[in-house]
Amino acid sequence: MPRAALTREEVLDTAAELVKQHGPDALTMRKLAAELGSAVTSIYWHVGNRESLLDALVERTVQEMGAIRPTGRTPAARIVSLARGLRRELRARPHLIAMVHEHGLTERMFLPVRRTLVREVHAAGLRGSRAADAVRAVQFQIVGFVLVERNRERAPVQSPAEEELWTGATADEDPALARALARPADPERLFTLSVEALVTSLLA
Amino acid sequence: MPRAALTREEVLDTAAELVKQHGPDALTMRKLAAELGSAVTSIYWHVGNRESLLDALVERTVQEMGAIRPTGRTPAARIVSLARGLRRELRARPHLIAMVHEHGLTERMFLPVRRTLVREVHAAGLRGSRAADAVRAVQFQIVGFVLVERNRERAPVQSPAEEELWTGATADEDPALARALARPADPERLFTLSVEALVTSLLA
DNA sequence: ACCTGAACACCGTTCAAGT
DNA sequence: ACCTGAACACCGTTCAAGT
Repeated sequence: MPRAALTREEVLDTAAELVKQHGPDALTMRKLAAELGSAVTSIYWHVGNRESLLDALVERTVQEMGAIRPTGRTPAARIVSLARGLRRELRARPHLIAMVHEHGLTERMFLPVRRTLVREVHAAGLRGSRAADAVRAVQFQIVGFVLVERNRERAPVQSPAEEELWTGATADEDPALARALARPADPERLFTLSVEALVTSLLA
Repeated sequence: MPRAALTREEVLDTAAELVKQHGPDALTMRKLAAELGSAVTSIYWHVGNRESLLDALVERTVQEMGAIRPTGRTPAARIVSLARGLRRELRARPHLIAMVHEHGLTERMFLPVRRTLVREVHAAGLRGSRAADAVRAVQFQIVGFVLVERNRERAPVQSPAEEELWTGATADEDPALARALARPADPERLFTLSVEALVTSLLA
């Protein structure tokens, strides 16, 4: 006996839940069907195939990442606050963001951010190609940082080489540096510091 | 009749070739066996299973990315040249670098670079935690940029939203900016400009 | 020590058949 | 219009058997 009619939304919701909890590899058509209580083949009616199902999930994520508003009084402060807000949102959806990245849509996801950046560098008095460079540099900086940071978190235990590195000449010469690099980085602090440094140069 | 003895190196070389040409998804145990002219199961004798075969390829790539030497007279110039050399090397092995990234070993691959950066920020007169911050900020900047850049290149045709963005108020107010952002970015130029801006701030 | 084919448990997808 | 099970061509891996 057929089950009550499935909807495309129901399929996408359940698929998104599987991806959020266990990553995209855990999304098999058979597991999804089991979760939905339907035959595997019913899914095909609603979403085509596995690839376009993933496409749809990615598209939904891109849409969701729209509305982050900067705060602060100076353009520099507003750019930094935008960057920090963005980083927070991205980090709340790691698997889905990774999928957006793998689908090559990171840039499109950042269109609203770019629009805001244009407004702020303009307010800071930059014009023309100088303004365009600043917008692009900040955008690359933000996206790049989050990608690297995610990678660090997924990394397995660091190899011994990490500590070895600071036992040589550097440690004798500058023990404070050696200690600082031996400690794990504080990503939030490093992120803010990096964006501030870049923005200071670019808006100068 | 059994074929002449396979070696682990031969398996790794052939696997690396398949990955370089068609990406990691094209590396199936059956295709690899066909390429080697052996039975599928012979591969397991030499490399364990598919996962540890991929691990071995990643490890090889990490080792290969060791020796990039900076040039230039000032620390800032040397850091920029290091960054540019690194970017070039990374871009020569896109699939393998993506695999290193996915295995969470990007950071480990960058240990030699970090060592060089320490030397240069030191030469610039930075000490202690200030030096550590500078090293980390530059490293994140370089790695992040290359990851974002790769993503851009893989991206499918941009959605119409890209052009729409610059037809509004901004275009009227600052046509030079609108034109600059409508043109495709020059990544090499943007990269150099970004690293220079960051380094200028950090070493100031 | 190393190579082999058969077999197993998975996977995405297609298809003909239901209602 | 939508759901279904059977079947197909793949996949990684295990195993018992060769030499």
